[in-house]
Amino acid sequence: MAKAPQNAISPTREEDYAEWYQQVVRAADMAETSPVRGCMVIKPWGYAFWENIQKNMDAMFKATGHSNAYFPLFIPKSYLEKEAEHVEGFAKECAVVTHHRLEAGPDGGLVPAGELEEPLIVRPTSETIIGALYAKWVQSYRDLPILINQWANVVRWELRTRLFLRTAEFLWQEGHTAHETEKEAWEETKLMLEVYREFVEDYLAMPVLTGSKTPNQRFPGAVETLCIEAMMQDRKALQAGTSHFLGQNFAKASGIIYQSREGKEEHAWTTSWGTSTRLIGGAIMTHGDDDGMIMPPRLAPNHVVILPIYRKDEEREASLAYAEGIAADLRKMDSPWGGKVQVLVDKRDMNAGEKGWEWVKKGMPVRVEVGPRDIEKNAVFVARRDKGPTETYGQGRDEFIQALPGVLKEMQDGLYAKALAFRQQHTRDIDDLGEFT
RNA sequence: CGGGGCGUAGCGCAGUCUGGCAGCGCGCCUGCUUUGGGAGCAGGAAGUCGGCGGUUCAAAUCCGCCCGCCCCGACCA
Repeated sequence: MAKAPQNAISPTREEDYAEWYQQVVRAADMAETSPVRGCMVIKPWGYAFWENIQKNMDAMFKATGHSNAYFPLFIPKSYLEKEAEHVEGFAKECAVVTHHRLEAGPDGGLVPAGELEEPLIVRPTSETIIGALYAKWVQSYRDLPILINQWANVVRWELRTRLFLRTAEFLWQEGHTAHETEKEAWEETKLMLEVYREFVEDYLAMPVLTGSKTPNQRFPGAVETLCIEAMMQDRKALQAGTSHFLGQNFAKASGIIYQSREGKEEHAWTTSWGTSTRLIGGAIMTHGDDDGMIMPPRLAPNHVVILPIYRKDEEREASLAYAEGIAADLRKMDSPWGGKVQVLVDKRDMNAGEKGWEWVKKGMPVRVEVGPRDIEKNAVFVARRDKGPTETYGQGRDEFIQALPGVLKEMQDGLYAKALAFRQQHTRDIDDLGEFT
């Protein structure tokens, strides 16, 4: 039997944090770089995680009165020019479309042709185009508020990219609301920050600090930017979500004007708020260890993987049947957060040790091995991803099934508590900026 | 965009200084044996050595230009 290395991931967090991060993304098979510079390919395991983020966050948006819509990928250049600070903030990182077809060139290649009268910008964010539409939609105070979110991709031509944390194209949601009064818009800004805080803490198990950005770090064009910040294991902060109070800046730039109850023309008050696939990077850097990813159970693509163990063909059938039986019973169990327990039976015919490590690296919350010895005892062999690799234990089959929802809950809470303890350990108060180093 | 590093098989690399048959490990394919902590044996496939040009009998190796990637910094969801 070959000797196993100490950790699945090399280097360790201690040795080289940036490289560790890249290795985890790769070992967990969540994403990889693409032929297009700065853009990533999100692979099924990473995308399934994102889908769960979307599904659950979207439910919170709906619960707070928002609806989804979709606006165009392209923004006319002139729209971006309407808000001075906004232009300055984004102009340097925009992809620009100047032509609308390709023609055969002299040396066999294709050359752009059909120059556009007005260049189109690939949206870096959608305030300006959505503002233009809201201007049409809003006539009266009765048309307000507008509470819309969109799930989309945006492009910011970043000079230095890292998978999930900062890519040239990324997936996100952007909420855009318009209100009758300043007070309402402010309440919306704070409400959505609270939604983000709740989601990131309760679902992703990442403790965050809320606050407002300095004028320098404020969203270009915003009056105020609120944010949630989480501490990563390199003790650096990661901005995990922002909620902007835009005042009347964009309403003025886009002409979002309504007739008030008093019959006067007024500019609307707007907000925007966003979170992105960066949340995935944050979860990796918050929970991951030197064996790879640790998925927060509440958003994990699956809660449990069952690995049938066998030597001979007869054993194979028995193990598979036993595994499927457990899976069927597990799927009847309620997950602690609504819905049922999500179970995967990994039937692939490969070395059991290697198969097990694959799931360790992917961060599957619970791993269960079932083989002839377990069948005999009507038992299972359990490994929790939040425990050390040797802290595995045997358990009666039915006992395991009944206990599982509680175990998932315990893991979720444990991940949060651990991250919070880490943050507290590495936090100290300072009284003036001079102490900040 | 500033500083540093690197481009050789899918991945990780040696070979470059000192020019002379394209190599190693992992992975992949086939077969058998295996499978409860990362498999073993045997056989096999796979490379315009980042690109273009130059020097030379001969270039992965020397020279010039270009392209790309990674890390640190600044900037950002």
